[in-house]
Amino acid sequence: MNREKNITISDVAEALGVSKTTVSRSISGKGRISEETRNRVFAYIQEHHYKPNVIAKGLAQSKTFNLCVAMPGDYALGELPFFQEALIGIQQEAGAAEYDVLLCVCQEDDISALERIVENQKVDGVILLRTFVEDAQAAFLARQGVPFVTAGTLEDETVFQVDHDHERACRELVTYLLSKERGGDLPLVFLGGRESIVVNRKRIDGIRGAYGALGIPFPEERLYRGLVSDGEIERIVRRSLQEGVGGIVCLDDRICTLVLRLLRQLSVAVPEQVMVASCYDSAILENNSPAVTAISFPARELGAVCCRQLLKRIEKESAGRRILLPHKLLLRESTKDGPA
Amino acid sequence: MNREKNITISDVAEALGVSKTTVSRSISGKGRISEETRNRVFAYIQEHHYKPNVIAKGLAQSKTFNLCVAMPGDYALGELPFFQEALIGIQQEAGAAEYDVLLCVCQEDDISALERIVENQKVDGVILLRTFVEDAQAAFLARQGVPFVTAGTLEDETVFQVDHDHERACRELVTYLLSKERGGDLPLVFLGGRESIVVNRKRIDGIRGAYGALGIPFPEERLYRGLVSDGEIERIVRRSLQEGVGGIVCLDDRICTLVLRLLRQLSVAVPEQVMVASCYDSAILENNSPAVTAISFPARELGAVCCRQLLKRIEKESAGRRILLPHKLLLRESTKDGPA
DNA sequence: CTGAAAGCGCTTACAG
DNA sequence: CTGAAAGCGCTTACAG
Repeated sequence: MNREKNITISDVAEALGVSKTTVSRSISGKGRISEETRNRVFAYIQEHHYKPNVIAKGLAQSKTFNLCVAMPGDYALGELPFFQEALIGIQQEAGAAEYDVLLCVCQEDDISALERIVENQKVDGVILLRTFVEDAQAAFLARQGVPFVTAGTLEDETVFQVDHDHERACRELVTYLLSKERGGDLPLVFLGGRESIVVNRKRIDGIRGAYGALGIPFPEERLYRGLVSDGEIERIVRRSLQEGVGGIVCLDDRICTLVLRLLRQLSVAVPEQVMVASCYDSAILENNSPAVTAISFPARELGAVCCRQLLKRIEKESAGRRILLPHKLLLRESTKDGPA
Repeated sequence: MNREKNITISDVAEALGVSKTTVSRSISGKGRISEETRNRVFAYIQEHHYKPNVIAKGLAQSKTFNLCVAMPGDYALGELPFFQEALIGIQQEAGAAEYDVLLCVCQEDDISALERIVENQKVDGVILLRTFVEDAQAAFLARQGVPFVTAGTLEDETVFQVDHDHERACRELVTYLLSKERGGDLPLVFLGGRESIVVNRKRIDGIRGAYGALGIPFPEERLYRGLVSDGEIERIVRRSLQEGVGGIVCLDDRICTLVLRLLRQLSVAVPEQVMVASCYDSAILENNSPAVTAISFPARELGAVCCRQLLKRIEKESAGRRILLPHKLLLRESTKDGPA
């Protein structure tokens, strides 16, 4: 029941009548050793379940075999499955490489948890799961010289980043909506969250791009950004409905959830009276009735790619500076053509 | 830009003309040292930003200052916010004690990630975020003699556990529903998920208890368990509606989400035609229209308490074997009295 | 109160 | 091909 003292490399060496050096080299595969010796070592450690102590190994090599992943800790729910999924993707990829994942919860204005972990020298690299326009996390890591990659864009060519092309995805979505009868005749309204989050800006860029490409002037007055309070969103939706909008485009799923609830309460039919679309596809939207048109950004894959990139950087292999992953536009009922 | 070699305890000792022993003791506070020496050390390490290498410290003390938290990795969405929240609670509590959190994704039938981490000796203890009737994780950890605590119940008095009283909570919920006009006259139907998950069993125990206390025979034929496929759930809901049930009690939020969608598609009014309640309160339910009656189990707090318990165990302090946290019954529109 | 030395469990030049 | 020894950056009996 008590944790039995683990068998060490010295035990193995002694039992086999060889030096620790030999055992170490047999296991790591570095340096020349005779087939025979190696086999003896392998046989012994198999049988006695010897497992090298990774921490000690790390200390000797000045490595930790740990990655840190920094994720936001706010109570926003809609977007959360994204981080959870990304986390799982990272963990699986890291585990396969015998690395482990240290969790770290960071706010835009409080990166103390990240600082602690890095200053304690507990990780070989960091993955940032959310990027900010002024990113204190990235600035800190650059200052410390810690390898890191971002799941998301950062306006800094020196940073290794992996992202979906949110700009393009939103352009596609809006272009599609504008092509619809109501999207063309009746105006669209856009509801976006915190502007300090890079992805929110990218989405807006994409929206603008759609109008630009079609040569339609962009209705600045119908772009709302920095929305945080439920009340604010409610007010805007009500007003927009009165003014007769053709569609509501939500830049994130928390906003979309609120909008859907509101429309239900107001007995506004989707898509008959107004279309609804969102820029991220959490299961909530798919399970909604009607299903909501959205853009799908596979989060596990994003996490896995980030992890691979970071590992390459740590191992000093070459890695791409910026990788864009494919997305998918999911056209569903909420933007079906109305009764015309 | 390059990660500067960190300053070590030897550097400090040398600079101050004292021994490493003295520096070490000044910092740890163990052993006697003169005020003056200590102050000199403190001043120096402040100024030069010396941070002890936690890994080396750990090696010397046979500790890692890491906790592992094992969470499920299946694609079930409804319950996910729970794990995410618990994780955040754990991380914050651990960080405050200078511990870090290693993530580990485990399935009921695949605990290889946990095995790797434990065998690599990378953690001082483990928190299990989901418990199974036959729990391979707990069995493994007990065998290895690794301290662990479960967020959830386990039928094993030797295990340290923290949980909400799901049984009692469900009893209260069902008692309430049975007290309603429709709950009393019209039958209730119960939809539950995988039976290998302990909490699902506890919930069923609670439901039975409610009937028992009221002296009403429990309608076994309306208790469905082990539901996994959407189609299955849909079939049961349709049939139940035809048979005329008064309320649908969902044992978890994934099921509840499906049920709500289905009812919407079938244009069945909640609560006018049928009541709906769920045994866990994710934001989805609160944002639903109508808001859904549910039981609230604060997950961050659960995580935090688990973490504190585990730290106590690791530090060999005494800790409670089993801690029950309070829940809250949230009565909302979805179970309001009908027009009667 | 302070220090020299051994030790935590590995790795890795350097010799042989 | 193999080993003795030093080292990774700490801690902690044991002496003084």
